[in-house]
Order: sequence, then structure tokens, then C-alpha cells
Amino acid sequence: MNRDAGVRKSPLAEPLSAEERPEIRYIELLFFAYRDFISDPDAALLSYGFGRAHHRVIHFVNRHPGIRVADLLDILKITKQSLGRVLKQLVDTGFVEQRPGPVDRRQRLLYPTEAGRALALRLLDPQERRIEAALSSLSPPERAGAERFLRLIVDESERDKVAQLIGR
Amino acid sequence: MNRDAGVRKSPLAEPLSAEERPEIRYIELLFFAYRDFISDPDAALLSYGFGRAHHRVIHFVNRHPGIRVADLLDILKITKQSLGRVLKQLVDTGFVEQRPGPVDRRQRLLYPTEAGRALALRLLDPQERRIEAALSSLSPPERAGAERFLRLIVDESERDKVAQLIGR
DNA sequence: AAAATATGTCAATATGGCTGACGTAAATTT
DNA sequence: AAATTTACGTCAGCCATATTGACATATTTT
Repeated sequence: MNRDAGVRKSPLAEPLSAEERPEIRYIELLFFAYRDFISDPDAALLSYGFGRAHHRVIHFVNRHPGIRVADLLDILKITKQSLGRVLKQLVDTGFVEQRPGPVDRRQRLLYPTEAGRALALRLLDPQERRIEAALSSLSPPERAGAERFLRLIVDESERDKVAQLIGR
Repeated sequence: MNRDAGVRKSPLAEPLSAEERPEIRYIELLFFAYRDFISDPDAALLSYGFGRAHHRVIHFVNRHPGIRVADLLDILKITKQSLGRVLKQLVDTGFVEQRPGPVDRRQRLLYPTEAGRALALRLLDPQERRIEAALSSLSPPERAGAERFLRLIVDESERDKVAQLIGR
């Protein structure tokens, strides 16, 4: 029997429940946390006329001065065409400098300029505060849990690479 | 004295170090975790001709059948114009249904159709597996740490709302 | 000399954000 | 009853960021 007899073919009223599917809680927490986590740098980038893509590039170039384009692409998981535009803007505006590799001159190694370092620090600042505030409310085992959880969310095939990049 | 005398005005070779700034580890883990976390649904959405924006809408409509447009906007933190396009496509393709609010007929309450529920579950599946696999490697206090960490990353002003949405 | 590699670039396309302005129906307030 | 506010939609245009595919160049490797 139709439980909505006479009403009109009905859509579903029953919610997907986080009680029945406990993973949903973590799925949505990742969404909400990430949504707010990027909001501070997003706002700061506006005044430079840059976007999130610039943020990611400026961050990883500062973290790994002399990084190769190919390695940056492997971190960001985007195409070289996508990177190309953003990188060119950062070079043109003096935040990133390119230098040929000293041994392999095909490479264009990427370095931050002084301005690029300053921008990276400015974007880093609010995120550091946010993380610091969160960590200060957690016990050491809870902090370890947060770190281990995030590492385990990363693709298994990428975990070693990530560990290399951020340290053990 | 210029430490690069005679070379040419130099960019910075010194990396931003995660040892000196321990928050960087968490910042980058959030980036890498989120990057991979959304990759499975992204791939599945391709076969429907949908993108990430559709995913978010279909997810929250399934989680909260009968949700108002305004409340969905408040969750997603996007403009009604941005939502409008995506929502229209989901309605036109039969994944979401709109009904006038029974008490306030200005409202257009959003419900998933059977197809919409099926799509939500299909997109949920790989993320549930990923979370489940991660949680199964963690002790209860570590799991609690992961959850508390993510809640604390959310804007303070949003935490109560998030707690309402996902449960305490 | 040939092949592979690292990178860049041109062109076209799609997605998903944004702002601003305007419209309509329904509820609420005066 | 009239005026105002609210909930929502829509039109138009703009911008950022991603994609694929093809081709170019310099350099290194075989």
C-alpha cells in the first residue's frame, strides 16, 4: 500500500541519519572544518587580486624553495596548464622567482622572493592561530588522534609522499 | 654583507619549516586529506554530468529532507544565484523535488526523490569506507581527538549550528 | 643522431563562484 | 486595508580555476 495514498507521488521524508551511519559525522565535520579553515586566507587574498590557487602555490614554494614544477604539480594534483596561469601571475608580480636547475638546465626551479615569503606568512598566520587554538584544547593523545586520522584519510598510495613532505 | 655576493640578487633558499612551526603539519594534513577525500565522489559525479556543487546539495537535501533554501544556503555559505543553477539542474533531472511549505507557502522545501537518495548513497559510499578504514586504526580517545579537533577548526560562531546539524 | 624529459603555450571548454538588479507571492506589521 | 518585510527566483555579466588536446623548445639521455 502507498503510504501517501491520495496525496501525490511523494519524495522521501526520511533523513539519512548520522546515528545509523556514524561516518557521516566525520564526513560533514571535514566539510565544515575545511569550509571555515580556508575562509581567512581567502579574504586576505582578495586584496592582492589572487585566489586559492595562488595560495597553494605560494605556500608550497615557500615550504620547498627550489621545488620543480613537476613536483609542485604532483602535490597539487592539477594540470600544468592550470598551474601555468597562476604561476605566471606570481612570477610577474614578483612573489615567485624561477631559476634554471644547476645540474639539469631544463628545470625551472621555483623560489619565493622576499615579498613571496611575506605573503606566505601573512596567509599562514590566521591558519596557525586557528590550529593553535584548537590544539590547545586537546590532550596529547587527542592531538595524536587528529593527526593520525588526517593521515589515514589521505590515499594510501600517497601517504609516504605526504610523510616525506610534512615530516614524520 | 650580501651572502650571495656576485651571484645576482637572490630569492630565498630557506624553507618555512614544520619543525619551527608545528601548526604547519596540521595545515598541510588538512589540505592533503581534503584533496583525496573528495576525489572519489568527484570521479563518480562525472558520469552524471554533475560537479562538486551538486554533491553538496544532494548530500544535505538527503540529510535534511524538507530543508528550506535559506537554510541550505547557510550551510553551504554560497549565494542563492550560485545555488540556483545547481539546484535547478537537480530538480530538472529528477534528483530533487520542491514543495511549497505547508504553513508558509513562500517556502520551497527541498526533498530527495528515490533517484536522489540513490545518488546520495552512491556518493557517500566511498567516503564512508575511507572514514571507516581510518577510524578502525584509531583508539577511542584518538577518534574523540579527531572529532574534537575538527569541531574546533570550525568558526566559533558556527559551532552550535554544526552541532545541531550533525548531532552532539 | 634519436629519443625521452621538463617545461611552456595556444585554444577551447566547463564549473562554480560572485555582484547587482529586479520580480513575485505570501506573510507580517501597522 | 495598506504598507512592509520575507522567501525565493531570475536575468545578465564577470571572474577564477579547472579540464583536454595539440604543439613548441631546450636539454639530457641513450
